[in-house]
Amino acid sequence: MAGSSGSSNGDHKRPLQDCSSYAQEHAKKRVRISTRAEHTYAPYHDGYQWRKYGQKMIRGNTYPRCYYRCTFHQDHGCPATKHVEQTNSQDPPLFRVIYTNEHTCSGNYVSDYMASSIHIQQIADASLRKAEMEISSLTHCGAGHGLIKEEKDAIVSSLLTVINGCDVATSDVGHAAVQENTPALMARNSYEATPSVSPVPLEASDELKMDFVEPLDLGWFIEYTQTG
DNA sequence: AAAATTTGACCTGT
DNA sequence: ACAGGTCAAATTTT
Repeated sequence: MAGSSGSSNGDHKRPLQDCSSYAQEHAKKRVRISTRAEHTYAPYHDGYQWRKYGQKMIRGNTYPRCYYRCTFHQDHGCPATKHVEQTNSQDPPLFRVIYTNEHTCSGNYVSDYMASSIHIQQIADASLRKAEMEISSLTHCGAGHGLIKEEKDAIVSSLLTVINGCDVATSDVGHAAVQENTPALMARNSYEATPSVSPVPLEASDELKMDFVEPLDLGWFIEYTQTG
């Protein structure tokens, strides 16, 4: 909808431009400093602000690859870019993120704490649903696998504690990030749009929360693929 | 209205 | 010719 300012569809062809200048620009941009790959459940919340500039289906991949560059690419000429592709349809889905070039901008970084908190919530969210399913199945198949009622209650209670503690991070940061359109996440994006919980800092003294925080750093398996 | 995303066209390397 | 990466007009969201 929107605009409707005349121009019908079909004519958004880019005018042919001087090939040589185009090539020069690309040549400049290809001065690649470094790349690294990272596998994460939270590809869109890594502490930086990104602007999406393209999406492409990659041969052999089930999911599209999305291309992002630093929000301050224009303002400060920050060369950092990344592309993100979903690698599976698990819950939560795992993503592969390729970072290219380092940030030269300042003021872009949101903080690891905020970014990882969102990350944590995604996983806690999925964990709770898994636990609920498991408990449900145990309940229904009578004999169960040896979990007594107190244990089940403890699991649910712990997960709820974790999630409540992590709700904090969704208050604002998520909106600065790009919208996700990968099918597996679309169904679960609603939590980002509902900053319902008041900001309360995570308490380092809470052992339950810290147990979760520890192994959930943003870089799960960082593979440095290339340098220079 | 401004900012961000979508998406087909375009460019380059292989 | 094909695949991957980028551009930019159109469209959507804030």
